[in-house]
Amino acid sequence: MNYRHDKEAVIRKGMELFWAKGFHNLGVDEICRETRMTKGAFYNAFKSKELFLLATIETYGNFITDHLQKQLTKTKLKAFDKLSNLYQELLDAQTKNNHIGCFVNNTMSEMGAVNTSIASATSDQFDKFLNTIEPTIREAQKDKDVSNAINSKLLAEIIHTTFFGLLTRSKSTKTSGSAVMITFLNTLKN
Amino acid sequence: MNYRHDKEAVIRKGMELFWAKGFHNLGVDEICRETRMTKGAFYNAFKSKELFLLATIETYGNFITDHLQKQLTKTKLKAFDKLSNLYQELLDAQTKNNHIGCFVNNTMSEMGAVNTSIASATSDQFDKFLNTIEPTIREAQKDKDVSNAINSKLLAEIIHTTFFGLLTRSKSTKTSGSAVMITFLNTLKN
DNA sequence: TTATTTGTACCGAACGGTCTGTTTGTGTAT
DNA sequence: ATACACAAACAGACCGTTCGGTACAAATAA
Repeated sequence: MNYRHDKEAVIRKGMELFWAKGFHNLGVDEICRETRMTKGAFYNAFKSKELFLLATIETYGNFITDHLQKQLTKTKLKAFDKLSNLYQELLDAQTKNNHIGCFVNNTMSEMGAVNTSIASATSDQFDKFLNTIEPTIREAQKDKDVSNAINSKLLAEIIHTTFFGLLTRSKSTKTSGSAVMITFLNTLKN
Repeated sequence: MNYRHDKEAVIRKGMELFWAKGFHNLGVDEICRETRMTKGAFYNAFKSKELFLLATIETYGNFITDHLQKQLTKTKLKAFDKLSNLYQELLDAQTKNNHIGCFVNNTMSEMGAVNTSIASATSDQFDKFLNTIEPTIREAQKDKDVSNAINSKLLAEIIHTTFFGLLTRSKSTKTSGSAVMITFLNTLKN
């Protein structure tokens, strides 16, 4: 019997699997098992494991960008506090998620240095993250909560990079690292 | 003919290989090929691939700690400038090293969330890094170059975590990220 | 009909690890 | 000195499993 597969749902499931296990530690067989696909259907739809990974990265990027966007607009807090709360929430959530980290960060680490198309896909998504938080940082600068001596994009880069570092570290320490992040953000405060 | 293997040399070579390729992307066959060992000799000496990895992490930790120590004591610069130069040098070196990153950071990312003994080995090494740079940060605080409102160990954690984040990111962007690091360090300056 | 998608058996290569037999250095008895 | 015993180290064929990917027929859609 031929089952009509929901490609988007398969990509979402694949994203979760790659996110949790990494590329080299997840086989196509397991992807097929978890998504109830067969090899034939999988290779017909996605051509290769790597192209499938690229699709999941794209989906993840949109997924997270939406989340960041929503978190940064839903309250009437001051911009600095919005950022503070956002990163605290993201880091604290790790303890409930088996310290799975950020899929883009994970994939950069595993494959960025070795695979050029993965490298450019992940850095594209990272840039999208920066562009999403940058307006709120600019707002915090307008509020005079944060120095405007540095341009907002570079500041976003510094902040989000530190966040990525904490995510990686929290995988091994099993601590959330949110206290470190808050302390760090406060050093940036005027 | 039986060749007498230099265990330390094999571990050093294994460290380089794991460092560049990661755990799941490097096979025991390749390790043996590169170190001119046979399977029998390898498994006699190291018992398993994972125990071998642990040995290479230990070696790497000592290797880097020595390097940090030397870089932070060899000049008569002020403490803050020593740190600044150190991180600049480390990040700029990445472009010549195929953006291989830090082995401890890489391994945390790949295995920290999944393997408890690797997690504790890597976070032990990370702590060693912090303890190595902490005295210089304390010195910078004494020089009044850096705020002493935050304790030096936590400051070391923030700085080195940001450094790790930049290393990961530089794998994909192929940029050194040293400019971002320097800007970041300057935001900490009094 | 014809084109596309699906299920499944299958491929060669690589995986981590084991097994058996051999070589080697060393301690000991002669 | 020499013979022998013995454990540690070594070589490499081999194990079953999993890897990413393909072939091809059956099913479905147009």
